Amino acid sequence: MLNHITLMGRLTRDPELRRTQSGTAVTSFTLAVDRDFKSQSGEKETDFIDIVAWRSTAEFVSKYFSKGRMAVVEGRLQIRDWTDKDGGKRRSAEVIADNVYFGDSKKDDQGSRPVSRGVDVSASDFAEISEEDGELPF
Amino acid sequence: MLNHITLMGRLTRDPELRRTQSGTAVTSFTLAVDRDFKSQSGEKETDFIDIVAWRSTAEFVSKYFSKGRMAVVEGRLQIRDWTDKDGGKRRSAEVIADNVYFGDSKKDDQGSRPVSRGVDVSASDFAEISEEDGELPF
Amino acid sequence: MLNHITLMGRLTRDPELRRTQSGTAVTSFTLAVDRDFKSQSGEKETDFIDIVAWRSTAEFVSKYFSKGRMAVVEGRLQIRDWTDKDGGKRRSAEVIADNVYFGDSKKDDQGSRPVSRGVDVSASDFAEISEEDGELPF
Amino acid sequence: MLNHITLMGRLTRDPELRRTQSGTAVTSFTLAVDRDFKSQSGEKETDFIDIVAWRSTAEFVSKYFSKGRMAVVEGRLQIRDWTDKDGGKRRSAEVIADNVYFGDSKKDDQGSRPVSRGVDVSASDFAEISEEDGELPF
DNA sequence: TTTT
DNA sequence: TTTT
Repeated sequence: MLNHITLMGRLTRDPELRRTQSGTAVTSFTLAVDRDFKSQSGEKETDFIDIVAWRSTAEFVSKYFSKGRMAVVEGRLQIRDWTDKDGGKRRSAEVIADNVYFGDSKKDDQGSRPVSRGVDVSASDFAEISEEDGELPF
Repeated sequence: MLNHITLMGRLTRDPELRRTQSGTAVTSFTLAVDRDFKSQSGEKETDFIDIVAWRSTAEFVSKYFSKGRMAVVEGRLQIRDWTDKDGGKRRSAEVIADNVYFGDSKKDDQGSRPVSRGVDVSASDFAEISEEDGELPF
Repeated sequence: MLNHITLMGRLTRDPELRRTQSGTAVTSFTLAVDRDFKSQSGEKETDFIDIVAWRSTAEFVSKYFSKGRMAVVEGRLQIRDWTDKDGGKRRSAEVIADNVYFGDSKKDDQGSRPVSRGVDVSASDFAEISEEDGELPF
Repeated sequence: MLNHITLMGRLTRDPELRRTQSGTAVTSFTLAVDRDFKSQSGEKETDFIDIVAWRSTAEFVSKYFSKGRMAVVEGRLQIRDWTDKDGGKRRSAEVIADNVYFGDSKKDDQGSRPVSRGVDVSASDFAEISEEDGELPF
């Protein structure tokens, strides 16, 4: 049945490429999607939406996207029930991504990508990157 | 930010119209949205997706939709964090409906609607209801 | 690039199944999509949107849809430039359908389908066709 | 009826803000939307899709978008029939934009915007404009 | 007709 | 938890 969602938002962390036992590529990440209105307290509200991508889409995302980048995601909403370690019933909502597009320009995060890829960085490097992030124009 | 979802599925129960303290109409229901593929065990898989509608959309849905009817819903996916009665952190995914359309034809549930509304109807009552239906502006 | 459209409307005629020289199935039809508002003159306004479907989608549509049926179409908008027989430059907009769903119920057009296929049918033929319909896998 | 399209592409020219006789703001522009596949000849294919925006969306677009910028557009597909100056029947497809989002980052077209606005600017003017941009609420 |  |  028809189930199609389009989202635009920023990745809250670097996506990690994993593989199933049979070797299928899969990655998951969270998109911070701002609501257009502010709450009564005047605060910006944001939905943190979990995304899962498989196969070539997973490889594309984990290769070219990193924390803070804006992404446009097309996919399908799935609801998954599971049991937590205390035996509690839990429910997750995930968007299974069919297509992921860049929502900003590459230059923005030049230099940040290698770091975000798990390279050993010192605190001072990190501070620099934070400042650079502060200059993002949105 | 862009956040748009379109779903098609059947209501799992009758929607109930409620009102906030300030009198705003609101209704919630669940849509059973079949996945297009079957699981390895050969079973059909279905996502049960919670929908919330406000104001005139809430009134429209609670008036004309009932359990089992097929609906097409356009809206926005929101994630809501809350605490359950045991103090556990919970997360809900809800689609806030902007528009809801019929996805099947009125005749389908002839007879079921009055019952689902809790009204005891006879065949003659039923004719009346049909006429009333004929006045829907679409 | 992202290009996704979802439409709901009625077929203005029966879709005809055709084949390319290489045998690929293709069908085209027009969807009458009402606008939600009326014009100043109070008339209903309708967009007549051309749809093209290929391969299994074409076969599905031409087999199960007919004039007057409500359909939900997911696809991609394409613009095609061509030259008319007088040498005039023309531009067409077509939605290339990825998925087509029923937007009403089968019973609605019982009896209309055989006629709309241009076949002269008697009541007994009609019963057969109804049985055939009963075998649809959804 | 359901009629929702989401597009991503580049503006082929600067949008011009116009006004109806009654003063309503309106702008139109064309989005170049690449298809994901290449034609048999190996050439990239692109759909040039006409967009119309009204009121505050028109003002937003004409203020902040210019030729070459990537945009994400949500809207509705409308078909308009009209007669050309030779009396020929013509048909246009237009997307009436509800929402328009940036699909790339501001820095990309720094320098092109002031020019594209037809304003004669010096380097110092440009600095001012940058500051003003910094106050955009997104 | 856009752009990387 | 829906339905054919």
